[in-house]
Amino acid sequence: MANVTPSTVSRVMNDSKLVKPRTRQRVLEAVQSLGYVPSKAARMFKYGKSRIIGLVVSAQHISELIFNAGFQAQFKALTEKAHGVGYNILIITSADAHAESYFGVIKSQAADGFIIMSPYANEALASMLDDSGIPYIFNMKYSDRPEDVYFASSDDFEGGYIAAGHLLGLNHTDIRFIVGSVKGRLVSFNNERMRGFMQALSEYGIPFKEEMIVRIPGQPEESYDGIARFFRSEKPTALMISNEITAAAALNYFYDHGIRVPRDISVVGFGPSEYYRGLRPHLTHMNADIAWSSGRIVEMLLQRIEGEPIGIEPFKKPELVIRDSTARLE
Amino acid sequence: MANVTPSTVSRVMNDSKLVKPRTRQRVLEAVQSLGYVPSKAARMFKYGKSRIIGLVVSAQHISELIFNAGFQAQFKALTEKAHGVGYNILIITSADAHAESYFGVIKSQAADGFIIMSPYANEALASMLDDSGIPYIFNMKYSDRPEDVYFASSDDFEGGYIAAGHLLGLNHTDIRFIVGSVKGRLVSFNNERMRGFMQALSEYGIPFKEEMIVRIPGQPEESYDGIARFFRSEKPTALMISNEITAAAALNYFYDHGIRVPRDISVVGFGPSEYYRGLRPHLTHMNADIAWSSGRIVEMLLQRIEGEPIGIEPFKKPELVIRDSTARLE
DNA sequence: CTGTTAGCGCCTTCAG
DNA sequence: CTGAAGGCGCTAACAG
Repeated sequence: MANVTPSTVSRVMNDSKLVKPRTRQRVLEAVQSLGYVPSKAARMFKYGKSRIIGLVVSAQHISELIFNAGFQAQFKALTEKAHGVGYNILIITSADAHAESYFGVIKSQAADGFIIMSPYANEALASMLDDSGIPYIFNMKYSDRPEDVYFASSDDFEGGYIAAGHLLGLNHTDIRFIVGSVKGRLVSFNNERMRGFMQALSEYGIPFKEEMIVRIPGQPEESYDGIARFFRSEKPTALMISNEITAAAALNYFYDHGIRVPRDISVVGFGPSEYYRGLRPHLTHMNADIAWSSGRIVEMLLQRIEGEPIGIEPFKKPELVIRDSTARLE
Repeated sequence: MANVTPSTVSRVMNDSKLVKPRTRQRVLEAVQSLGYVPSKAARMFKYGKSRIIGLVVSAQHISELIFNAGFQAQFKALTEKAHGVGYNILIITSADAHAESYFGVIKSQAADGFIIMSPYANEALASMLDDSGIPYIFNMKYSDRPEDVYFASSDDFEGGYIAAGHLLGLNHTDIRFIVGSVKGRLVSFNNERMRGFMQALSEYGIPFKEEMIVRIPGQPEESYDGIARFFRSEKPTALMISNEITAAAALNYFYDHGIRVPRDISVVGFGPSEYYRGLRPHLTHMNADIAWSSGRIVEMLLQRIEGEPIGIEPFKKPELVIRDSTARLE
């Protein structure tokens, strides 16, 4: 229609200077009137890159991820950051959380890099991806090797340590740490928080006992019942609750049974302040800076994709936000 | 490595019968040991289809969408349904909610069909997509033309009508309908709910007044203040609250100011029951069946992509779930 | 400045 | 049963 060859059209579409203004004009008019848009698929094929970031979640854990209070903030931060630099996000699920399963879906996708939302550390997967030269970033510490720094998260050891220290400083000793678990297995950040918790206990000279760790499912449907079951037989003076949903469920249980917070029990939550602002009473909590970690994740991943050196700064120390749910034990 | 041509490998990868078992074996071994995976990009290019569904949101409205309580359930339902049939979901944002802006990003993507999360009706966009033969489904009624049935949502007119009828039946007449708005414009479902509200009023012989409609932002950061500002000067006996975040903010305001629900004020919410289960007091609400509509959206879209005839059933009537937040006005 | 050519990886003919 | 050839849409390199 513009009486030019595809090459010239290509040049126009790619803003090459090597086109006479008059020709460019003709081409643009034709493009306009035909509604022509270059085929994304052909471009991907030709360039070998898609400007797509794969967000990998295991199907087994997707509920856990999505119904986590931080998910919305995380999703927003990830997409906005990625879209800001011209990348789109593709949601990918693997059947389960094993390295092979992740690796299989990852290899078969046309994405330039992957964000792996894994519930557990997964050194094996990292090795496989390294071997294949596929850029990736995890949402948390995924390995114990010091050279494995391709993740960004809040420092969960510190979180557990600071939260426990806060309660211990208020004279609480009968503290329970409520954690979610998937098939009886602790997700990594709970392991870290637990280590921090134990560290604080030992500094205060309180012996750690197994029963201080209470496993209650973090899903909306099950949390409340789990809390109710626990309180049928136990009466601690303070709780640390690792999961926002469970924290909300606990508050609901207290509301329903006339248990006053913090007068009857002190509670510390973990997670984004934005979430806790919406609960009553307003919970004292360890704020995880989701916007920071999500932004960092995309940033690092893009650096890996572009082959640039990446800045190493995987952890951010969480902040204790004191609100209305913790009180000194007299 | 297997001493065969690419053609044969292709046949093996595609389970063609035209390969001698021994050859197939050799090829599979080579595939295994090389970790060969066919290029997704090349396949997309060749077939002209990507098995990707684009989820289109305007950048302006992404917060609103994500921080809506139904989003998590919706996201889960959409991804699980899509993944279940071998499609992945690509998150796409358009700069704004204008037809041209949506159309631009849609045309430039390598997706087989699009789910359009629009805050407003958008007949113009639908026409453009129809002209280009691009399959799409909206997340809500997007047009007044009876032939435009490419959407699935809860019936918001009924929602407003039933909710208002419930309060009117409890003798409330000083009812306010709190709706979110984006730049002063009502999102479509609020328009529908408002129409239902007015219909119920008129059946009860209560004159509608402009001030019954109260616009308060639905964002977490702004809702609480909006509620506080409203209650400085007003004292209705009942509220309908169109946005879950605002409903939670109102409950928090009541908690903070000693206002008892439902003794001092009755409240009806809108949105998924899963969400309201987590609030105290437990709100009476119109349940929107997110799982149904999300499932339906993907189903219809796939039917359009495959060129099958689509079942027409765009609306689901919402259900009044009576809990602890509404009481008879004596 | 513009046209011609070739090739990205895959799959589907068509030949043998 | 397997190989050879061609083309999907695009762009970079080369020629003019």
